[in-house]
Amino acid sequence: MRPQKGKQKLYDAAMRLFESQGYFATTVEQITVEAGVSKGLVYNYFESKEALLAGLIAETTEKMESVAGSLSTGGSVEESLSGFIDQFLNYLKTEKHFLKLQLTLLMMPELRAIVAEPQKARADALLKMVINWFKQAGHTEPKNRARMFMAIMDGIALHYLSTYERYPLNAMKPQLMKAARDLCSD
Amino acid sequence: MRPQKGKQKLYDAAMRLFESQGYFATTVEQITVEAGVSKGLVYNYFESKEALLAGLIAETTEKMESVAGSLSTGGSVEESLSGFIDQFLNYLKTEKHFLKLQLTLLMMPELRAIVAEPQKARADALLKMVINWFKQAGHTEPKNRARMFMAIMDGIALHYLSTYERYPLNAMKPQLMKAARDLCSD
DNA sequence: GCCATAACTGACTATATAGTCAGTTAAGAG
DNA sequence: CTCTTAACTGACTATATAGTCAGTTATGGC
Repeated sequence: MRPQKGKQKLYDAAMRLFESQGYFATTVEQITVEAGVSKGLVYNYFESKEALLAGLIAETTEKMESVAGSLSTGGSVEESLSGFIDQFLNYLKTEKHFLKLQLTLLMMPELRAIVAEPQKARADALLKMVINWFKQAGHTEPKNRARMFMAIMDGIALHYLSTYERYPLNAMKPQLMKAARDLCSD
Repeated sequence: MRPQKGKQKLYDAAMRLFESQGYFATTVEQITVEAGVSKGLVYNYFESKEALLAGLIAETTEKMESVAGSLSTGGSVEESLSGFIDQFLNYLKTEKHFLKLQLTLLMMPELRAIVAEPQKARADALLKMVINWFKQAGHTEPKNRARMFMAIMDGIALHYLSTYERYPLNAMKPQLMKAARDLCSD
C-alpha cells in the first residue's frame, strides 16, 4: 500500500552511526532520530538491533556483489596481478565506509559471526585464484607467494581504512605493481 | 599492609575475557568471578570498567616496552630490514594475545582513544626509522618504500592475529626476507 | 598480642536502553 | 468516495548491569 521508505532510511542512518560511533555506542533511538522515523519501526522490520546490523551487512554485500567486476583470467601472472590490484584499489576507494565497518566487525568477538563466513569464503576463493595463477606459471611455493600477495593487499587496505584521506593510496599503486612483479621473478 | 593480589588477578581475567568474548559482551561480574574476587574490588582500583581496560593496556604496554629489544642500527638496509623482520615475528608470536586485543580496540570507534596515541606514536617512529634506512642508502622514494614495507608487515600481522595457529607464520619468513631484498633493489 | 590500615566483600541502587504494543495514518484498489 | 491494509507512531515496560558503600578481614609493624 503505502510505499516503504523507512527501511532504507534506517540502513543509511545505521551505517553512518555505526561507522562513526561504533555499534555499541549507538542506541536504537539515535538511529531512528537520524533516520527521521519512530522507534517502533525498527521492530517492524527487524527482530533486534543486531538483526538490523546483519540486514545492513547482507543488503550491502548483495548490492556490491551484483556490481562486482569480473577479473580477466587470460594473460601472464603479472597481468593477472596487475588487474587484481586495479580492481582492489577501486573497490577500496568506492566502498571504504562499508569495508571499514566490515573490518571492524571482523575484529570484534561479539559481532564477528555476522560477517565471518561470507568474508572467509570470499577470502579463500581469492587466495585459491591467486595460487592458481602462480601454479599455472610454474612458480615454486605458489601457496606462500599467494599468501604474501594477499598480505600485501590487506596491509595496504588496513592502513588506508584506518586513515582514509591521510593515506597516499594513489602513490602506493606503482609500489604495489613493483611488488607484484618481484613476486613473479626468481 | 596486606599484600595486594586482586589487581593482577583482575587484569589477567579481563585480558582473557576481553579477547575471547569482547569488551562489551563481558560484564564486570564475569571478570570478578573469573578472577575470584568480589565486585567491589574493581571499583577500589578503577574508576570504571573502561578504566580497568585502560589500566590493562597501559600496564601491558609498559611491561613490553621495558623488555623491547633494541634494533641494530649499523649495516646495510637489507640487514636492518632482516633484523626488523626477526624482531617483529618474535614479538607477534610472544605477544599475540595482547596485540590482537590492541588491534581490536584500534578498530572500534568506542574504544579507539584508549590505544590510539601511543600506538600512532610508535607506528610513526618505526616508519621514520625505516624511511631513514632507505634514505641513507640513497634509494628513490624512501617514504613510499618504507610505507610498503610497513604495509607488508602489518598485513602479515593481520592475517596471523585473525587465525593464530592456522596461519603458517614460519613459512612466511623467507617470503618476507625476499620481499625485503626486492624492496632494496632497483 | 594488639592496633592501624589497606585489601577486600557483597547486597544494594540507579539508570540506560532494548524491545513492546495498542493505536493512527495514508496510499491505492475498486 | 470509502474501505482495506501495510507503513508507521510513541508512550510504555522490563531488565541487565555499571557503579556504591557500609561493613569485614587479614597482615605487618610495634
